[in-house]
Amino acid sequence: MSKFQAPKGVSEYFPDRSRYFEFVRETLIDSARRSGYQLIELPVFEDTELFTRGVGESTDVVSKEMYTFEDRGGRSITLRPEGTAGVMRSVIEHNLDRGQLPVKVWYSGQFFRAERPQLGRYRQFYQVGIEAIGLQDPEIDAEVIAVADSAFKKLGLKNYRLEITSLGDSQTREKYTKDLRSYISTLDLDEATLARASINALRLFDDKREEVRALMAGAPVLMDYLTSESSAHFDRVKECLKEFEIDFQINNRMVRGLDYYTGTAFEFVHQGLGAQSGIGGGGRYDGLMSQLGGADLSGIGFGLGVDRILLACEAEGIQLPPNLALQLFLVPMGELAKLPAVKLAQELRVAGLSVDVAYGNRALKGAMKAADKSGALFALVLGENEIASGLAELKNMRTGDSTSVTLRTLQEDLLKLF
RNA sequence: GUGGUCGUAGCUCAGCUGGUAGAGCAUCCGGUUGUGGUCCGGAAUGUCGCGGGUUCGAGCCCCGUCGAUCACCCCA
Repeated sequence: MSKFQAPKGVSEYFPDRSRYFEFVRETLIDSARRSGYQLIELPVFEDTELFTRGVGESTDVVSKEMYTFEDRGGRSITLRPEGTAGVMRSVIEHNLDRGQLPVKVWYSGQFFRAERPQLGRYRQFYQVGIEAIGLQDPEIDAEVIAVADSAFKKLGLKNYRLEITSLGDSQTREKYTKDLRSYISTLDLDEATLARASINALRLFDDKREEVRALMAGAPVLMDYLTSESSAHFDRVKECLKEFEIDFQINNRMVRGLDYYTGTAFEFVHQGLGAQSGIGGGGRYDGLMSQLGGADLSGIGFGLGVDRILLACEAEGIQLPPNLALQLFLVPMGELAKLPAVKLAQELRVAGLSVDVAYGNRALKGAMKAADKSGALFALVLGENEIASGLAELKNMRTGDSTSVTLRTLQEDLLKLF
């Protein structure tokens, strides 16, 4: 065993599981592309203040989970704990919002939070996210939710549910929070719980203890405080989701970890992931952009946890589509065939085919086994006989049939097949 | 960050009240002068996470440490 180990709490993906990871990530991204979102590629570290101002000082993410360090120029730098603040920064910095609205972008990559690791909760985790900026229409809220939902359906996930709510505008929230706090102050709660409530009163709704849940049953409900505009917006979102045939559940006690959410908020929860059940979440943010020094534009987006979605797929026993990456596996027989084989492989690759070669001096049986393992669709043995005659057997690895081909026309023949 | 459980071959795990390691799968070779997936035979593989302690003797007991995992917390 090596003396080096991966740092605590990171997930790594290597063959063969990396193929599964890739499949999940690409499916998510594909769904975003299909709805007109374009890639925005951003740094994994930012000025610390971007997160303290954007995400909110009172959140756990900012107050105790950030990887913050000083760079050589004495700047305070933080590894991104979430994606939206960075996107806003870039949009403002490069005036992307000066053109046609909305700005629709997707991103993917690693995020960092210094938490105690658990299955599905990592210090470095992978997210795919989208943001649609500069549009108030409730239809775009539904679109964002639908991008995530259709990706999950494409993956074949079944045991998940979508929860939605509306958090209202900032004034509504203020008034509601005040009432909620005064309600909580009438309850008989221990000190730790009260401390939790003082940071974010909504969190008590999430408490795992039955007693606390029972006490909170009588608490005021945010939904009752919504202005008529907020209600109408939310109704329209729900209407759209129904039209899209996306099932959802209203959760008027949803707790979001980031301060900037207003209006529509949603969460995808998977059954069977233990305590870390959230596979994605997002919502609308009205004040974020102006707070970061940009125009007063609203936006909506989500972040999906690729690590957790992968776990969810595995939990549901979802099979990976067969590996179609390799089209041909070449098996040279004997020393004399080696150079012609690698030359042929290289020519075919340049022509656009995907080809691997059985290297090493393995017995034919071993080489064929390697061909099988590679997942290649075809195998071709190239020995002295083939080189002399210019004829070879092209074996279909799926069916086991082989057809006679001339080496001279192999390239065309293969290109015709794919 | 707090508490519990766990850490043995590449993987999944067995290993009795302490007597110096085993299975299945995977790998490699062969049964079939040059054709994989099944079957059969054979081979190779371990600082028993790491460091210390107790003991004649530690995979097993004790302490520390690293990691995973579960719950809390939090969330993707």
